[in-house]
Amino acid sequence: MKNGKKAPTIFDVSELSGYSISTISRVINNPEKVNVETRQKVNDAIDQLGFVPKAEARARALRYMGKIGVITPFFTAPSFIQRMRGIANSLSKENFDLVIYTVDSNNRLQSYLSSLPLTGNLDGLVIMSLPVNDNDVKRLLDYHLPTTLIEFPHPLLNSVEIDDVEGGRIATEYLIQKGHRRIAFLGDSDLPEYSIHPVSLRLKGFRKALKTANIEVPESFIRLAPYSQEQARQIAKELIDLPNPPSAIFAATDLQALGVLKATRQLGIKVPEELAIIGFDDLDMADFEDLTTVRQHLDESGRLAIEILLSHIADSSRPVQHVYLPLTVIERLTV
Amino acid sequence: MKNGKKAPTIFDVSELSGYSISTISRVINNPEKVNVETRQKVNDAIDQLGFVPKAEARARALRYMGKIGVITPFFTAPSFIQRMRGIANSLSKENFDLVIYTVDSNNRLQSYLSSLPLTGNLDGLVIMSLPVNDNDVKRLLDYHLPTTLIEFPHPLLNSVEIDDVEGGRIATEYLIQKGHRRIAFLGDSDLPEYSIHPVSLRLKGFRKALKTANIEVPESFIRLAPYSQEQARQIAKELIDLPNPPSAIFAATDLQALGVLKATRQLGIKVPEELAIIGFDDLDMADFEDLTTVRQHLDESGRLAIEILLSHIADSSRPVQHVYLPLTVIERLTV
DNA sequence: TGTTAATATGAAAGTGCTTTCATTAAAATA
DNA sequence: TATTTTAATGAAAGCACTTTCATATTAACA
Repeated sequence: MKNGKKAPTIFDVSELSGYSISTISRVINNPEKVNVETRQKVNDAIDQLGFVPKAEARARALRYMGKIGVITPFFTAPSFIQRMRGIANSLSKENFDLVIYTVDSNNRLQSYLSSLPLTGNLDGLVIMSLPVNDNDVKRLLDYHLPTTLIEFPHPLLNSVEIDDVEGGRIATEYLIQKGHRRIAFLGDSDLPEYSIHPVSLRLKGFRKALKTANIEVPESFIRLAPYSQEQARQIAKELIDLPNPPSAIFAATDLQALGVLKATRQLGIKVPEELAIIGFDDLDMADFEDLTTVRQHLDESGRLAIEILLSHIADSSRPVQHVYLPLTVIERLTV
Repeated sequence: MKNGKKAPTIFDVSELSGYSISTISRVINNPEKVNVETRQKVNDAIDQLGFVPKAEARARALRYMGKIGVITPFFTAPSFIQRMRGIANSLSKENFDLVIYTVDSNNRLQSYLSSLPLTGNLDGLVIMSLPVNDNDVKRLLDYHLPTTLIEFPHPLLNSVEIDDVEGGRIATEYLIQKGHRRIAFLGDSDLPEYSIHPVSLRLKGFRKALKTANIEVPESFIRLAPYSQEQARQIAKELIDLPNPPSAIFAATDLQALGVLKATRQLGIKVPEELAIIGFDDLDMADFEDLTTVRQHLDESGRLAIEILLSHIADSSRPVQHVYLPLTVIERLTV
């Protein structure tokens, strides 16, 4: 492609085009600020020389790369996507590019975590719904890569989280208050390799609320299944077929609640008269299907994570922040 | 960018250790050229500050990771997200990072298109659901940035597309074949600034199918509304309230079909007995709600786009490819 | 002891780019 | 026509380091 000569610099372009380097820089970064003809001539010179600005020099002058990385579990669950939307949203307003690293195994997470801080082409990092260990955290800290965690917190890093126990309690109390006594729990069983599973916390809240209200739960009412609508639908059928079935189901994720809802449609069961359903998350779909649920404001979690991250990039002396997002029951038509 | 306590620089180390930056630099790059004691003191200071020579770190960017950029309309429609999922999926298997550029206005698209080939440091680009003009294309070509388009094609660039007219026809014919004669059309009105709107093509297919079957459509049956579930719900109500309402609605996007479905639930109308509904896209949600629809395999479009892109990155002499994705009616419960 | 050769260090000049600020020319207003 | 705005440009000051060159010690030699 190139001949043996050195890579052309902005000065070469300046010389060839007859304009100052300032103008060349402008043509590249703020083309609208330079006269059309000038722009054309400069672009010609750029083309002629095959000039490509060096990323390193650029970063040095700018003092930032303009890139935020997001490590996310493989892009499959709707909740990740809604969080991502919040992230993409705020980022595009701030003129930062978004680099996405999808993780399908702990191995890959480790590999990202060990190389990302070193490569230095990120200004900040968001780690979404993925537990990090002390070593990872130390490395992030050592290399001064500002980081915000979503969902799985760590004392030394910023985080945006919710109180899952409280969430489980709220949902359950809502059902109790609506008069239900036979309440089943359906959660997902996709356990993280370390760290505590949010769903087990929601279950804890569930148990707590029932205990407070002096209600017994048969163990057959507590069910866990892989995170999918289809599996949830199966379990819901089993629950409904029980000799003495529940009058309400608290599904610890909306996706599963939607599975339950589908089961009721197929079985011709009236919701909420014959079976009440409350979910958790408040996905877009929850609104589509009028699902009563606990809102954890997923979009907002992404938005906040970026806000915190950017503030720490701007001023790294800021103390670590742990933000708790509020949880509210959104009353729709399934309870 | 505010200036708070930034990551330490060579100057901080210099100050803390009491040696000049030249010496610090030497300790890092040619340690044997500096006195052992000095070296020790400098290293202590480096440790104390957690100083990481940036350029050094960057140079040490172990594995070379390629970068693929994706320009996408603002992250909001579920269909974009499903496409993105296909992209992220295939990319995570390869040694490429995924950089996302969200576009909210034509201006921003233009600005990306003009700066990305130069400063983006990308190995390839996917432009999703966004029309590009000849100038943009020329630029991409000039700078030899391999590109694949999704949804809005251009003769000179690779593309993954569908035949929207055909899709409209298929959906409509399916309804006709099911015995419907009074069929309404509901499409979205978010027109692209240039290039043809896919929905108007689907409408064309709709009209064609009806003509072939010798069926008249009252103009009141053809409705356009902004792309949202809520708006679609409104329109559906109006359609249903018509003195002589349709027996079937073809919604040109699933999201809108879901809005129609919601309207029927609220109005207590039986689907498909009293009103049949067919959508277009086959979003995840379509399956959740048992919506009959035309599948355009969104995930696959993303996957394919990457496949084509990577093959062109590997071998730039390959001829431009235009891939058409097949369309099929997925029969579920709403027709 | 005087002179030369090492050795250790710092000042300052690059490096390739962005950005602020000042300057000039052209356009818009009074 | 005089005066204020606005647009288009260049000079020069950073940015975070590396490198060259000059200087000051100290060690080694005659």
